[in-house]
Amino acid sequence: MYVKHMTSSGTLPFDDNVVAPVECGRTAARRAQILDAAAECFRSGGFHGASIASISQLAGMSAGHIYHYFENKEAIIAAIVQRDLERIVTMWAELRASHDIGETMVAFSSAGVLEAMNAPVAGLNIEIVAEAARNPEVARTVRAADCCCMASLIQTLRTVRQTGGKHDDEATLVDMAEILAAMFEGLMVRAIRNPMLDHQRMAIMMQRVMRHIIATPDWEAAPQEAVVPGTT
Amino acid sequence: MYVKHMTSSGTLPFDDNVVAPVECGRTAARRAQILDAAAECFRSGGFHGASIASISQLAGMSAGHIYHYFENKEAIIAAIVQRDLERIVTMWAELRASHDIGETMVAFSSAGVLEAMNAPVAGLNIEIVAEAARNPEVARTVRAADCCCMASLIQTLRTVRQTGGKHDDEATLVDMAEILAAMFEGLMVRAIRNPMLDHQRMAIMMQRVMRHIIATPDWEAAPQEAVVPGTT
DNA sequence: TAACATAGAATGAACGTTCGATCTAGAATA
DNA sequence: TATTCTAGATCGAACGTTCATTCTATGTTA
Repeated sequence: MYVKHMTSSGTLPFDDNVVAPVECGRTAARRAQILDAAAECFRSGGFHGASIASISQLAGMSAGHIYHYFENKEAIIAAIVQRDLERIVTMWAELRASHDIGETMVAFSSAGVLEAMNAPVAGLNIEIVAEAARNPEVARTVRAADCCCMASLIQTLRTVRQTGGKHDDEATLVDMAEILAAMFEGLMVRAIRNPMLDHQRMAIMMQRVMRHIIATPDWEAAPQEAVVPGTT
Repeated sequence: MYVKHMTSSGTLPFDDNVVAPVECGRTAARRAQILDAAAECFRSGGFHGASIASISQLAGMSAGHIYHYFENKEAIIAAIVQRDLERIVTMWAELRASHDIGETMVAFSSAGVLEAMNAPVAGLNIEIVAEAARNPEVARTVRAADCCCMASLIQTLRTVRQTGGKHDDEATLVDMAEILAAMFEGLMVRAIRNPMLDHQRMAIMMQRVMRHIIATPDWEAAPQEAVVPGTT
């Protein structure tokens, strides 16, 4: 018998047949223990390269016991993805709660870049994106989280720009957000492709781009007559 | 017996025990056939999710026969990576041979973005980066190619900037190149995370960023007093 | 005929998963 | 308090499957 998928809020919602609340805490801890081990294994071997045996070994329990907590390997992958994305969505919520959002965002972007360029973090994130490119269920989870984060970013940009007396239409704000997101996610890829890359310098670069986007008077005024080659 | 790793220039270099030149053509064609099938399988299942059986089926030959052309699965992965990266390096060489490098680069960037954001292309590229994050040999190949491309990009930027009468130190040129690379690679990730994203708009954005980098009078004059939070 | 191309069965290892047995700690009972 | 009961936690062996790889036999071509 396995534990049904539960909310990741940490504490289970009340249930009729709960016997001892302490059991819930233990179950959650065990699940977290498995997820920690799995994240490490996935990092070093990829989702399909990591075996249940290796995960169970790192988690300090038998292979069979894993199936008390997760239906199958797919469910572990899904849970890892979910947990990771929820962390980011939570961080966005915190950021939006701050006052002086503009400066907070600039400061956060630096810390975020340094965090994201850390090799293991970048590795797992890229692994998740790669899995999303082929696993529809993971894709759905990833896209839902992305939607959430991008909405936050767009809202933040709108606030900051309006505070600065600039007026942009919706599509422009989306463009700004996508550019920032691309730079941020691109830096993870760069960290893997070029390990010599100076992370601090890139963090400063990210801040500069962010300030530039916030400060540019009329974003759409830039040359529009770009050469777009036809697609085949 | 398997065919030793060979240069992917298409034609084999002369060798003492070459019997019939026509064999080389057939062998090369067979290898390409396997690589095409493998690329497709890797795209849909990942490097470790794709089986030799599925690759052989798509290539229209028996599983065992694959081992006439490749030592093992790892070698197929390596060859895929190599072929893909060589394509990019070749493209860079072509670009640098053009006159009016600046405008060519701006135009290329657009075409490049549209190509890179194409779902299967982005998927395979991300897969390669993910593999590089954990497979040291793939990492070496990826980094060598990256080095090559970045050197080209830096050289191109130097030429363009000097032509425009701007003078930058080496570190600044590296920064510019890394930002462009991050944006470019980030857009691949964005295409996966957000399939609703308008590729054409992003291509235009890419051009705008590129023009901005080319045209900015003094890149280092921008605010340097950025807030860099301490890392733990 | 000699050398190579190809298929397909065979092999052993590794995998995800299942399952019955054992352990443990707390509840119930005497 | 001492004993029994019980349900969940945990293990480790076993299963069937799939995998990468090897081997053998049979075409095919020059």
